[in-house]
Amino acid sequence: MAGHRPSSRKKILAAAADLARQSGPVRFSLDAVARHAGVSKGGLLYNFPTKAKLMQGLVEDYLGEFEEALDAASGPDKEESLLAAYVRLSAKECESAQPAAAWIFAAMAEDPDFLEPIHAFRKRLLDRLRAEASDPTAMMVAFLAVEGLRNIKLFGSKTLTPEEREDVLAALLSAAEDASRRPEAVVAYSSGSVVKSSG
Amino acid sequence: MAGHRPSSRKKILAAAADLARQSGPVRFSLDAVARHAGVSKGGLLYNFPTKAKLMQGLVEDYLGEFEEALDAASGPDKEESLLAAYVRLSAKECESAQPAAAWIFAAMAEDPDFLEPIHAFRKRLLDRLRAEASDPTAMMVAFLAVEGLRNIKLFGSKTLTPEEREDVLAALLSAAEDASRRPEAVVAYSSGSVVKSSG
DNA sequence: CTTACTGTACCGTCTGGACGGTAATGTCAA
DNA sequence: TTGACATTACCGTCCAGACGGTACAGTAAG
Repeated sequence: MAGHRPSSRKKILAAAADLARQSGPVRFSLDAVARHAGVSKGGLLYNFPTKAKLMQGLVEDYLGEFEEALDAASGPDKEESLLAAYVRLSAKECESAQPAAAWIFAAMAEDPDFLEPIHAFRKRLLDRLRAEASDPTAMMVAFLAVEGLRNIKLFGSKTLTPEEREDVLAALLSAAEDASRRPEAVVAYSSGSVVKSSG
Repeated sequence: MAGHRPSSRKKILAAAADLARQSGPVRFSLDAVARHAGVSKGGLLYNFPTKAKLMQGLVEDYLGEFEEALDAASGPDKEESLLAAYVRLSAKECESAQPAAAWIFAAMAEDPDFLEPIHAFRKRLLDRLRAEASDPTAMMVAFLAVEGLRNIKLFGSKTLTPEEREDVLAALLSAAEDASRRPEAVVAYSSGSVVKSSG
C-alpha cells in the first residue's frame, strides 16, 4: 500500500494549500496536513523535515508557477505588455471560486519572514514594470488596484459583484496598455481614461 | 455600557495591537498580551473573558475609530467627497512607520470570522461610494488601489519608495474628486443650506 | 541495499482558560 | 457611626490538551 514515487511532495503541497483554504491558519498543524494529504505524519516529515520547510515549499511552488506563467505570457517576442499580463493573470487567479494563496496567512502566522520571497518577487516585478511604463503613476495605480483586488479576495470578502470585478478588470487591462510603452502594441484610442496621472 | 473606568481595557487593547505589530501572530497569546500590557493574566481574562472577545474588541475599536474619523471628514456639510476622505485617511494610516492593524493577522489566524465586521464595514462604505460616484469604474479603481496600498503595508513589504507612494496618493486623491459627483463642492453656488443628495 | 514511505510511541513546551483568592470600594440596615 | 455583606477589578496558579518534532521498527518496490 505504499506509493513509491516522489509524487507525495506535490500531493502534500496541494493538500496543505487546500487545508489552509478550508480551515483557518490555527488548524494548520502538521498532523492536520498529513491527515488531509492522506499521508502519515512520518511521511510528511520525510518530505518536509520541519514545518518551516513546508511553508517554504508552499511559497516557492506558488511563486514559481506564477512567474512561469508571467514569463510565458509576456516574453520579449510577445505582444502583451508585462503589466497587462500581470493584470490578466491576477484576474484569472481572482476569478476562481477560492483564493489560491490562502496559505499565506498560515505562513504569516508562523513567521512573517516566510513571505520574504514574495516581497522580493514583487520588487523584481515592479522594477520591470517601472522600466516599461510610459506613465509610471498610472502603472502604479493599476498595479495597486490589482493588489487590492487580490487581497480582498484573499481575506474572503465579497465586496464587489462579479460584474464590477469584470468591469474594473477590463478598465485595468486597457489602462495597462495605455500606461506601457510597447512600440508594437496597437492601442491608439484613449476612451475615458480611468487611470490617468495628474500632477 | 459606557462610563466605567476602562483604564485597563484600553491599555490592554493598545498593548495587544502593539504586540501583534512587533511579534508575529504566533506569539500573540493571552500570556504575552497580559505581560505586554502590564496586567496579570487573570486581569486580562476579567476584561476579555475569552481570546475571541479580545479579538472582537480589537476589531471594533479599530473600526469605530476609523468610521468616526471618516464621518468627521466627510459629513453632509463638508466639502470633501467620501472617496477623497477615504483615500486621505487611508494614506495617513499608511504613512505611519508601523501598520495600525497588524493584529488582523492574529485575528485571521484565530478565526477568519473575526474579520466579518470589517467586511461589513467595507461593504457599507462601498455602497456609499457607489452612490456618490459619477464614474463608478474610476471610483472602484481608486478604492482598490488604496486597498492594495494598505495591504502591501500590512504585509510588511517595502515595494514602493516613499516618493512613489506620495505620487500615487496624490493621483488617487485628485482622481477621487473627479470620480465623485459633489454638486456644490467647488462650484460657485455659495448659498449656505443645500439639500444633501445621497441615494 | 536503498528509497520512500507507514505506524506508533513518545517528549518538552506552550496554550486557553478555569479557578480560587483578595484588596479596594460601595451599599445599607441598625 | 458602625458592622455586615456585595460588587468590582484584579492576581497567580493550575491543568488538560494540542503542538512540533524525534525515534524507531516495519515494509513494499526497485
